[in-house]
Amino acid sequence: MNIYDVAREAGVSISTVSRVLNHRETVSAATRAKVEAVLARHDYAPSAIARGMMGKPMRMVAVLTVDLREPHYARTVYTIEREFSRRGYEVTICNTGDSVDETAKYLRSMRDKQADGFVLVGSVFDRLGRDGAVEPLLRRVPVVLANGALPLPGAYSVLVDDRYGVGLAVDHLVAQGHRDIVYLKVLDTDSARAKRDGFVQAMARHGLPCTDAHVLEVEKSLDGGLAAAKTLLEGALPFTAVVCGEDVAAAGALKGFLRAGLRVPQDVAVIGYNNSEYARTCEPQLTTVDNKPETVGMLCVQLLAGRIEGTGEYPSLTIQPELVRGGTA
Amino acid sequence: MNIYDVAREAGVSISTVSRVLNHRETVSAATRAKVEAVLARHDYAPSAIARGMMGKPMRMVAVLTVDLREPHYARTVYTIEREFSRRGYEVTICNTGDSVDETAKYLRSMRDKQADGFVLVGSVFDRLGRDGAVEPLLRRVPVVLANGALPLPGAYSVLVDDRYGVGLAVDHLVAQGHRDIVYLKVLDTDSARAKRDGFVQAMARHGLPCTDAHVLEVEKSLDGGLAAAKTLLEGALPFTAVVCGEDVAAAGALKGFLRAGLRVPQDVAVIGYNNSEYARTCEPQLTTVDNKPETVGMLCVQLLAGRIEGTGEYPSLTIQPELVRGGTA
DNA sequence: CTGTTAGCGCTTTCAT
DNA sequence: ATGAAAGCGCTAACAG
Repeated sequence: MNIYDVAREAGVSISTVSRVLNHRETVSAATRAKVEAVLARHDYAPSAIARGMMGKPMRMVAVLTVDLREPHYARTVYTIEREFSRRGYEVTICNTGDSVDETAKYLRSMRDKQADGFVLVGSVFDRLGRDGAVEPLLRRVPVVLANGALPLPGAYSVLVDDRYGVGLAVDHLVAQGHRDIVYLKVLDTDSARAKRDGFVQAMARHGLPCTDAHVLEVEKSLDGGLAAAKTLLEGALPFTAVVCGEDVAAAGALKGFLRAGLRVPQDVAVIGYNNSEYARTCEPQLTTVDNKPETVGMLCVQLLAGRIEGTGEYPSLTIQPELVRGGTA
Repeated sequence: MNIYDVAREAGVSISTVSRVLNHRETVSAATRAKVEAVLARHDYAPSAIARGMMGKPMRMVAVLTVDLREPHYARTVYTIEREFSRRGYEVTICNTGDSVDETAKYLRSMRDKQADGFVLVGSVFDRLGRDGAVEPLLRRVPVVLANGALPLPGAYSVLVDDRYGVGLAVDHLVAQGHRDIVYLKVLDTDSARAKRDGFVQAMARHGLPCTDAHVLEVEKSLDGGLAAAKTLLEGALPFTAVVCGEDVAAAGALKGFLRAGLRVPQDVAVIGYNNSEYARTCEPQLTTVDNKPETVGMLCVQLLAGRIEGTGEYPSLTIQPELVRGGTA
């Protein structure tokens, strides 16, 4: 069933049907009623593809992420989808995997399908800016990055001040009398480095010892944290508290300390990052930093919708995380 | 830059360009080289939209899910995306939310965009069959459901034998000498009911007491499990073990027992379901049932790709879950 | 082997 | 207020 069929059945021309479809006011009430009756009878929906061929905006955005299984990304993406959907956009979510090529593939295909904008979720996308093949794809379409930045004219960002976030964790520990604090660094994205810097700076601010040995690189997993706990317990470095860049690894470290018979937080305090369900699953519940993926998602939508619709011209934004007290620090 | 521009620049007709683009063999090597040079020079990519207008298969599938934040769905969807992507398909993921209308909206839009097939992840989609508006959308496109079923001719399923899975949990507990076992039922999907039935049947098989009081309905959250533990501890029903339909709630129950000073598994055993990261986060690690979302995802892809490409004609499949021993039972 | 031409289903001037 | 006709960028007969 296409626009010609509708026109024939309603006894009008296709232009008239098109006018009705697009809510143009230049159609007589009688004609409009006739056409709408046919439309309804057949539950007709115009072909999005044919519309796309006319270069019309599709009221569609694409959200790209590296790994949907990561709960923090999932929460961000979910919020973005719900909010754009509420605003009448269609949202397609792409899982790009870790490769720039695949990301480019998805970006290109979405651009070809006339996506009105992109949201890139995760600081892993930062490196896209360095890739010559990707840049032209992003030039003509508005782009917003959640927790990342891209040195391109049309690319805006919603950032979380992770440096500040880890600072909060250190401040809290210091307020409780801790002096020997260790940081577990997870991954090596911009965000991970910002967190590490936040740790180093906070320690300096408090005049506390912070050598290279105070920062451990750990894998992003329970086992990564578990291994870190083991390393620390066997090592010579004195410590009474651990801050970790990701809840999962913090949960692993907590596990390691508990298994070694330490009491948490009395013998050692632990603070995670993300305020995830992992943090709440731990017993005692993990003290953690809330970096508010839902807020980030909402702001991404506001920014991107504003640019697409040509309304509000927001700049990039940075939000402040908050400490959430559990029972581990 | 379109096919006409390329044709002009290469000094050939658009058909020739189209032939090169589609790897037809009926082009002389010289012409082909000329055209490919132009293609490469401009990094030309044909418009997917225009191709779509010709009704060509787009080598695109859509994966729908109700809530991406649910880790079990996320794992399934992730696997499906990676595998289809590896096979050269483009995958668009849709988060439909809980409403049939929105699901219909996404299905329609994907059908309009010539999606070659659908994967519906989650037993929540079962009710789509009952909706007259959705059925026609699913009729002409191959559909595979992960962990769900639809009474439609073209709709195939990959199911997990959840009844059997919960049976495994009960068998394990009975082997350890437990007789008073309680089941925590989460949600009310087909899958949730199958699990509950599996519990009731296993209890009957072992000749153990199983009244209505032995099945508690709990919310799908840590707090749901926590509340259930409280109810059980305050109630009169004797119990030495708890089986729960979802790891999250099982983790909550475990938390509740530990906080009440019970030793797990000595005083009370706990078994969850999903073999999720939640289960591993618990200390002791939760004994749980692995329902293998990655396997389910892979099989979905095999089924759907088989139907789309007209190769293998697989029937619906059911896989068997496995018990994964942690430290709680 | 290559070019010409007729659509695909829609929107959009331009007439009437 | 309505209709006729020209595309949008591509593929697929059909000719040569």
